[in-house]
Amino acid sequence: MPTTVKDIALSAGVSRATVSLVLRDSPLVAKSTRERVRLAIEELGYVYDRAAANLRTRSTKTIGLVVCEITNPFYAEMTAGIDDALDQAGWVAFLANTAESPVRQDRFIARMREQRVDGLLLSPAEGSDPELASRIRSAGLPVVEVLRRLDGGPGDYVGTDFTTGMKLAAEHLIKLGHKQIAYVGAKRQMSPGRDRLAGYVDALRRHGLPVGQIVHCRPTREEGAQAVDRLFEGQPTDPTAILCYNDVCAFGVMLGLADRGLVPGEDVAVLGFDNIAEAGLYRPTLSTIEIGARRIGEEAARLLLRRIAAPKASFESIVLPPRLIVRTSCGGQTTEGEALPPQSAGH
Amino acid sequence: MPTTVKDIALSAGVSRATVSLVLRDSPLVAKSTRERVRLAIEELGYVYDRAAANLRTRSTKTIGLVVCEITNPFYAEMTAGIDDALDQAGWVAFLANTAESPVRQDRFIARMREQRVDGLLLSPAEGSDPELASRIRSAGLPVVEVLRRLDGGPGDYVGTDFTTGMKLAAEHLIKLGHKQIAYVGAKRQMSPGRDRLAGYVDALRRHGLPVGQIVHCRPTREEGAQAVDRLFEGQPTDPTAILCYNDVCAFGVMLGLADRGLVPGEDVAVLGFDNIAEAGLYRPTLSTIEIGARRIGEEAARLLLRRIAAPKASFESIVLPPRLIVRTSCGGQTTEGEALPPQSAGH
DNA sequence: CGACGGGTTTAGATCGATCTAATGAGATCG
DNA sequence: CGATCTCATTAGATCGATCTAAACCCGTCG
Repeated sequence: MPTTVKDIALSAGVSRATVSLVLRDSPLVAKSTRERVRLAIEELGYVYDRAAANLRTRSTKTIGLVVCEITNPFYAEMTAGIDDALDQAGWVAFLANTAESPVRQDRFIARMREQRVDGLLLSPAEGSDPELASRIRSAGLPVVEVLRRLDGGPGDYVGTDFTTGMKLAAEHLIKLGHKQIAYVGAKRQMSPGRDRLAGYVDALRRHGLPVGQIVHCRPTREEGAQAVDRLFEGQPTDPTAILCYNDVCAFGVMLGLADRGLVPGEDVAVLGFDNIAEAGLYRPTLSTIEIGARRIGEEAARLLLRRIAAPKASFESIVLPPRLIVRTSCGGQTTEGEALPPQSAGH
Repeated sequence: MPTTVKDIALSAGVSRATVSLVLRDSPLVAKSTRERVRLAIEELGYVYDRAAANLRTRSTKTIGLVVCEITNPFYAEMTAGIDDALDQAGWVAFLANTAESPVRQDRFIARMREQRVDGLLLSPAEGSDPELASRIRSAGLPVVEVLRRLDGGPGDYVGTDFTTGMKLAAEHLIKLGHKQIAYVGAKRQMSPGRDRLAGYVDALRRHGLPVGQIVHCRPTREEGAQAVDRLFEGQPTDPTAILCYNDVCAFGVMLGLADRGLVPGEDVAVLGFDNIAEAGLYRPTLSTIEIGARRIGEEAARLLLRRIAAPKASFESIVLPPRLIVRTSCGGQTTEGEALPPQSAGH
């Protein structure tokens, strides 16, 4: 029923092969025939069948995007960056939202391999098999790990330097005179958690301060708020500043503080991580570490396309530098005349 | 290089046809051969090539998801719902983020047709050709419009009743005694804007109140804040309550009010729309209209799969009921002991 | 004993493109 | 004029699955 190269060939009075050459802008075709074929294509409303073509060429111009939580504004922004970069190159992505479930993740990856994606962008779910990425790679499918890095051997990676980011954060608080600095956030399970904790501990040590209380929680508002209770109950000294795993967590912490009658930015300093759009919106505005979600997404997509084009080139690790953004949640003066982000949100 | 049915057939000592039958769990195959084939599949690490199969069957088990702004938390949540429903059915989605650009949108849709998706979920970009959806449908590709409905003829649709939602909102304010109720938000360009405005106007009329000031702005924080200036400058009477197009817009309005020294929930009532996760987090907590983003996504995905299975069945319109959620941004008492949402946000 | 029948299996065509290797048509040249 | 060389075009095989229609096996029955 749908028109195919055969129909075009018939209508233009040429062979299928010639039509195929025209479709791919081959210089072999004479100008006059090219135009005749183009006309027929137009007239018959032909739609190129990439799936059929891929059967021969072994390339689908398609990648799989496996993300651990799309409803996290940080990952949504990253996804938009990926989508943008792929669009520019003429590629499309399958989306899979694992919601931190390794089982879902395995299922999704299997499905994408069936669809013969040319590569995978992977922000692995918590509890993923460390060998996951390298296993896929050795099966011949390029993988770029994004943000989270599995320790199952070398591979392409795009992310940020979480350790340095957290150091920047800690040092900002130290400069403001804080001596009791607590940490609230995820465990060492995934690489971003590990690296951040390392940065926190390292900065305190380096400045001769004792490592403060560390309260582990999943980075949600709810658990962030609960963490405050654990922080302020039955402890000899209360923290004067709280470093948070990410902004969402920091919002929870600020809520928890408010519920105890403590004013974030006055009674206790709070510092986030990620600089999601909401950070400048909340009151007090949240000081945080900017890591450039959109940019990370773009770089990751581009790296994957490079890897697909050159499968045997040596691995790349792109680590974008984090940046401290001072607002009002740590007291002191704001160093930045913060404009509201122009992010759209209509429907 | 990769193993195919041919290899399996060879290894199991049967024909390709038999292998194919086993792959599709056909009852025609004898138990003993089935097991022999399964074993060979396992041993050779075979990966089914859906693209090749689809060439014959004309079905890719793939849909296109065209969304107008993935970084809007509302759409991110909807996307998660879609992903979930598709996963349960064993389908995958291509993601396209149009960022409200009809040009990008056209490009994406063309690409998805090349990939031979079996259907399309479409939240059309602002400024889309009204005939877009019906044109795609008449080309034989099922489309379910989500949230936004183009007026280019009948078709499948999943969304909410924006008019009723906005009526609920207006009536809540009226019940609280407000007489000067302004409206801040998007124009009548897309159906959700049109319907909301209709609900607002209708509710006021019905209660014998004059229609208040209407300030149009794009639903961003920035423009929401600016709208407040237009609302309170050079007007004979100031509004005592503000109905907002959506929550993001309401956040902007509350910021704008704060900047004028007005306290939302005390001096001026503010009401949002969508009930995104941040609504319960902001202070004051935002009263709003819940429309169930995730649920809408799930229903839309399921409807599309039904439509693909039965292309000639008559169109369905699934309109989920909106629900008023009273928090503190309109003053008065909260009717709901609001727990923090358990949304995860780690990385 | 041959026809019949249900239960399995298979050869070969097919889907819509691409690729290879060969062919055809002119132009150029010794 | 025939050989050679471009430049343009094409027949037919091919990718990895499915589908059709036929064949096969084996027990049963008239």
